[in-house]
Amino acid sequence: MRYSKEHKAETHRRVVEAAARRFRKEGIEGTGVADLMADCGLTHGGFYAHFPSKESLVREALMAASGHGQAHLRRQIDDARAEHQDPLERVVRHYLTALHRDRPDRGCCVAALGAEIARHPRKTREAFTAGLERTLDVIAAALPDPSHPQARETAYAIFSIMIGALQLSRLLADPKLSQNALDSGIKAALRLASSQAS
Amino acid sequence: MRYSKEHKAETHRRVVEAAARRFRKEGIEGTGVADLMADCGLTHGGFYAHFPSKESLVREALMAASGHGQAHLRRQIDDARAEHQDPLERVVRHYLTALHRDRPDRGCCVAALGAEIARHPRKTREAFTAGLERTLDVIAAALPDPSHPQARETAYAIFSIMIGALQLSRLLADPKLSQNALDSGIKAALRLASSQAS
DNA sequence: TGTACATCAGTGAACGCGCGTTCACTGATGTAC
DNA sequence: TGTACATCAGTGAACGCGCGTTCACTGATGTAC
Repeated sequence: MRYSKEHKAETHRRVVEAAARRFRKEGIEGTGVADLMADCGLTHGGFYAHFPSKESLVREALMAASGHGQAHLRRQIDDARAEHQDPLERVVRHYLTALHRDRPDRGCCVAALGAEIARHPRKTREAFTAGLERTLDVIAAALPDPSHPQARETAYAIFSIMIGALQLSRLLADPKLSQNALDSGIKAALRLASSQAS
Repeated sequence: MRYSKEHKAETHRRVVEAAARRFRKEGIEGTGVADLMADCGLTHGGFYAHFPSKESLVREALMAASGHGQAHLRRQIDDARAEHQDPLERVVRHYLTALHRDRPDRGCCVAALGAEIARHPRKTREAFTAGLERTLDVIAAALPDPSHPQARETAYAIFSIMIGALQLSRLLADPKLSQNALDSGIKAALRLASSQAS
């Protein structure tokens, strides 16, 4: 073979990571196969040695981004616990920041691509649903009482607030209003978490 | 002139309404100028007698959809008040329904297009920001105590939940999980509204 | 150990297609006489 | 009142462009002898 054994797998991985970033920044439809290959220093023709179609890459990229997001959340939760701080507060405060608002390419793929994914084929949505469930698991685990019978319900609501507030903050052209969206999201999410505990 | 005085204005209006529907259903990027004109029984060439560019139509369509959304909310609030029911509960329960989830073309343009609009030129986002502010006004007016110092903040949080929960429900391929997203959104939004009142 | 060959990740031209936009044209109707 | 003309919303061919996908080819390297 022309390249070492791991070479192809490594290139594949790089294309998936480039896609995960570009898709979140410019949308799935707004990202061309040629752009992605160029990001990896390759030409567009080689794409089909790695993926049967763009849609197949979409699935892989979404699952990768979703997995990274969950790992990121888990790390924050572990860190907060090690420092004897509220893990949910850590998660929510990190999610609803100006940095996250301004760097969608590094951030949550649900907030960046939710509406667009909803228009994709069922197979793609089903793959993504699995990732969403795991994200909800992680958020539920960060609640004050994760074994509370309504923990999952609260996790849904908190994740909804996080997604909605981040999107509002990205939409509002006025910096002050944009910050209001972030701040009120943090406050409300924490209020929901503590009102479940009591 | 070939057509009566109001004819052009009427065609213009029809194209804007068709755009508002198609954009929400298939995305802005996913909708072609030719599709929109065909929806109105016209050919694509005439488009530029009405709009200087597609982006200009995007602005008009978003403002129209935003305006309709606010009028719709106000109607629900008035109806609920006339029936001595909680106006906020009426609004939230109507927003987070399976019908709204399954018909994005008739529904909230923030939930359907938020992430995509965030990638559009500043001018478009500024026009849309004005609409968002009016929507927040309407939601704040539906709160148990609209003159509460934190009424606006609560309105942000409730609107965030509405947007986030609707998008989650559209993403989740499993009908049961999708319904959970709607239900937990309703419950949390109402809890936020009542906890502000107390 | 040295040579001939097979492999296959990556190249780049080409495919049909749809996009936003332009433009010369049409033809029904309002207006001027 | 009847006729000639000007207007302009709408038509449809054409523009350059980028898209996803295909394909004949390249050439460095692993493998067989």
